[in-house]
Amino acid sequence: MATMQDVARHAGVSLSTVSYALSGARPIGKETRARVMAAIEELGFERNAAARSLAARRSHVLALVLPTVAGGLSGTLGEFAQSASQTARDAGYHLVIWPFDREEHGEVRDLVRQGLADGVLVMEVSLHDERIDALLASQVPFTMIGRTAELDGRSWVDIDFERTLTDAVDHLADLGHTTVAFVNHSQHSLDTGYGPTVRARDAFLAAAAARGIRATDVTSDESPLAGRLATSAILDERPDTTAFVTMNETATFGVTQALRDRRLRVPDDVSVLAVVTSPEVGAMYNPPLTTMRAPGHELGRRSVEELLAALEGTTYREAPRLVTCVLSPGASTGPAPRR
Amino acid sequence: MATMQDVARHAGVSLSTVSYALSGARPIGKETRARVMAAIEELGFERNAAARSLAARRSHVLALVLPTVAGGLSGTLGEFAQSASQTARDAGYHLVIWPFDREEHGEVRDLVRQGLADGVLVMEVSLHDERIDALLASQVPFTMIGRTAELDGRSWVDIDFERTLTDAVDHLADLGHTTVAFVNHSQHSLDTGYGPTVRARDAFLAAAAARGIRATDVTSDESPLAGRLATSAILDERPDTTAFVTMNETATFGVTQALRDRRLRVPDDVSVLAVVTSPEVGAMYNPPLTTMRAPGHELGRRSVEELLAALEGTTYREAPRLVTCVLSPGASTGPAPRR
DNA sequence: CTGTTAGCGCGTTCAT
DNA sequence: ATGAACGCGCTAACAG
Repeated sequence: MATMQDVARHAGVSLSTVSYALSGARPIGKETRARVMAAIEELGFERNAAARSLAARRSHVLALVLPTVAGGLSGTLGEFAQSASQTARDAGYHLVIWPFDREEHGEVRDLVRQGLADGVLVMEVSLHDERIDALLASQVPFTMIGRTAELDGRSWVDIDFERTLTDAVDHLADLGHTTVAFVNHSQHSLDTGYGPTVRARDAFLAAAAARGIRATDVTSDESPLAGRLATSAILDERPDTTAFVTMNETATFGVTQALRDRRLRVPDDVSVLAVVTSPEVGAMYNPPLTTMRAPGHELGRRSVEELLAALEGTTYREAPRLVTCVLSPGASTGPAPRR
Repeated sequence: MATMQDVARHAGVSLSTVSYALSGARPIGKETRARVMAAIEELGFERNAAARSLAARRSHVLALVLPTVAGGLSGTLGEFAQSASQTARDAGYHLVIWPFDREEHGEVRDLVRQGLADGVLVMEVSLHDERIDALLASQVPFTMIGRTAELDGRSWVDIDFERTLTDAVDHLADLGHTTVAFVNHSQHSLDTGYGPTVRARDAFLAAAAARGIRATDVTSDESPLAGRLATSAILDERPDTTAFVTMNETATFGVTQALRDRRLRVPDDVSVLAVVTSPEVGAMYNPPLTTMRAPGHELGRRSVEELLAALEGTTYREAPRLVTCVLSPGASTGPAPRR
């Protein structure tokens, strides 16, 4: 591979001129710049990333870390990654996805301490997250997708669960439903203080109270079977339930199975509204689910903006940290049945 | 951050001793090594990745590139990534996922030319893949997950579609089915020569012929609606069809919908066997699908082994490049119905 | 077994 | 507007 020195010789200029022509950090004559660019083209020159990082003390890499890509990527991760990647690129950075188990706090922190990345985007943040503690202790720049309980001095963006669940309840209340159930993430996630689980439950209950609706909330493991059992239990206890809000992509498959088991038609007998998911996932059902779409793109863009602001100290344009899920009409919600 | 020079001073040894103690590239006295390690611990030293890459001319990074993480839900990617990541780590490398659109051939190649990565794992390879051409032209080390038509001098691992589809057909034939349909990936993927689509179709038809089975094969876009229409068309044309093999995770949701529309019970009236997917996805159906599990873990491990062999020139232990999907019993296949 | 030293390729400060 | 030169922190070749 050609080096910058090669380019300089080839163009008949000094090494630093090439460097400046590339970075734009100081003005270069039109004529000179053209010669430099021609030489670069001709030699197929590419700046060496290691040398760049070493001299500039920054890697221009942003690491998106998330616990085992396995679980549910659901397409939302894809949207997020694409948008984050694009935003990073526009700013001269690379966005890479770095698989880590939740326990590997040290490794995540060391990514930056070793100079492999300049900053970290952390997904699946819980209210008390050891990874965040490790990052803070080492003064590693980061942005959370989600929120710890403590927010002071921390950069974050998140889904507006309060607003989303309120909108969900309103949607159903407006359709005349008066007894509504909520199928949430797992009990474990609630116990360990996973933000979305906690916030969504609280918001659901508050919104139901505000609209004078009878509310049941249950947790469910991330499996169709668990969702089915949970739904069955709800129907046993509250046979007058006419609508379900679900925030558990995998369990929702079990919810509709349970309804079908009982010969309950969707949406004639029971409405189903799946929140924090996507219409694409909703389309896997028959009838297609009405959903409230997770704002993957928006979160991707905003989180990178936040991180870059922290990194470059500057260029900070105030923007909302909370992003709402919007209703995407399907065919699984309808008026409450006459009783 | 402390540098290696700091560590050396602190331990009262030379810089190179620290370097060698860390790399193990030459023997170090037990006593000396202990002092070095203590100093490292004490100073919280971490080797600077950029300096390491620059001096050693290798980044110790392997890039897994795949077109927009969006597409597949499957969890197979997750399994793959986890296994690949672990294998890489054991060899002193980092495995990172680098999102790229399929059109960005140059960018993928430049990853290595800029020294951001030492080699590339390419997913979703088609029979004639421009990304591979670009990598070859620049002599960038790579391993394909999947196969181009031409294989000479290329490193690859892949699912054994021939074997998988043969096993699928045998499973159904053994259950007495004599008219079987195959729901494949999209027509577009077939037209553009996507390996899995082409190989699976050919293998399905060959296996059916071998067992004297009437076979129908159709393509379907990756959506439940498309799967539903495709299934409906098959049933119109071949009402005697008693079993479906599907290799299209999203469309399979539509397949079962179409069967339900026609009051066909699974597996009593019609069997469904979903191949190259996972039991977890199969569990989203009622009854749970019998599947042939995509060997994500195995592919992840093997692909990194292949790439490392190419990279380090040595340590090559011969191992199979083709990995088979194994049957995971569910409740969606059963004996062919009496007619 | 340990020490000394020459780069790796580029960003950046200082001159001019 | 351009050039010269120093150093980022480390690996590896050479010397002992």
